[in-house]
Amino acid sequence: MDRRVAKTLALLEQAHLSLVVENGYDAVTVEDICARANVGRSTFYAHFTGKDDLHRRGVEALRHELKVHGAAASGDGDTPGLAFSLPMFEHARGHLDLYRALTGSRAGVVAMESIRQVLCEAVRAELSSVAATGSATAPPRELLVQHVVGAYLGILTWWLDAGAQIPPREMDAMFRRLMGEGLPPT
Amino acid sequence: MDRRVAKTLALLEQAHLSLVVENGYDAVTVEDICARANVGRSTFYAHFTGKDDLHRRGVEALRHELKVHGAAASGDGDTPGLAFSLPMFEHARGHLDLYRALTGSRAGVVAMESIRQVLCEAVRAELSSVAATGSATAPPRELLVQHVVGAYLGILTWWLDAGAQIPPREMDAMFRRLMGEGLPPT
DNA sequence: AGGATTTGGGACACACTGTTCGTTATCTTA
DNA sequence: TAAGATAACGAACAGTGTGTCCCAAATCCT
Repeated sequence: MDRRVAKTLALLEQAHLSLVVENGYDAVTVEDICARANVGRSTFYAHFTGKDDLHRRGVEALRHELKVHGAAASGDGDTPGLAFSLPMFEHARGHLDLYRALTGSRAGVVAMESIRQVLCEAVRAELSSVAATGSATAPPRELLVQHVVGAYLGILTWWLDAGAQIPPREMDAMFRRLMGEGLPPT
Repeated sequence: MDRRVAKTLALLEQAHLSLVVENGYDAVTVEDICARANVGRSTFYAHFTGKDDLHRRGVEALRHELKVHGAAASGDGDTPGLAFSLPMFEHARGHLDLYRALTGSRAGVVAMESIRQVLCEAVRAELSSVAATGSATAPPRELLVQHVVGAYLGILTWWLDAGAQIPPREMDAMFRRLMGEGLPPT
């Protein structure tokens, strides 16, 4: 790839990210991004169709990273369908700044939905290979997927917002127990 | 309240809602809303500071409705902390059009986060009155709250996106079982 | 070194925002 | 029902951001 292009793209993505973190997605304009990146506005439009396009590509990169990161660790663990848990906790803690910046903002929602999709795919794949049989009263498998991922993202978001104080292993253990045994008895 | 004001507000909120459903939140402009509502743009700004303000008030109304709706039904049910489940399923099905329009769009995210907050408050209140004791390895109560609400919103969203075909009572039963006993054994 | 590509920056038309102001229509209340 | 208060209207305005175009200058690849 042309060095100029690579440099321009890197500068733009970097400027975009920092501005979103500072001011929130909606408040950031193309002009702002170009100003911070020291890139001409016409150059911006030579690479992206608009602000959304730039953001979408960032999310795609995150999505890809999650996928390769999760694929390597799938298969371990005892409870079926929950192999993603520990690696994800650790990955999130590793990128704590990024995750916390995304949590809450509108831009973050897009990213979180992307993460949700990746996790759903992972759980779906694990679950389909294990629980093929379903009795009459058993919930649809897709409901299980949404249940697991919903609960997981709930505690993950809370954990990150609180600063990820609890160690990932403990979070993983609690999540697995809740999923395997249900809510603790009163 | 002055009849003229009441009429104007009703028209604007109605126009806003229908336009958001049709085109998505971001694509709707103040001009669009005024055009459909047959209201002068200056009149709009006499009542709202902008598009976000109008939307925020709509969400507040929803939030209030959920609160009074849920408070009436809290207390029944066997599993602690899950009293909100059945009423919420039924309420959502009653407003299926609205919920489905919100699901996925950026505007919907704001509304869903509001719903999440209301549910969290409900679960928190129920749970605090029941499980006061915590052993050393027990998860923090707030983690339980996020776990429950996350899982619930996961299956609720899925259910609504699929057209709410399954009866609310069945959804409620499956959710309660998953929460009480954990994932079904393989 | 030279041809190809990218960048920068100005200019342009366009759309939406948020405000102001004078006129007209409508409501409340006495 | 009459009068004063209040709200709606519509037009105009400045400001901001968007997306596109062009051409000259800088930079790259071979």
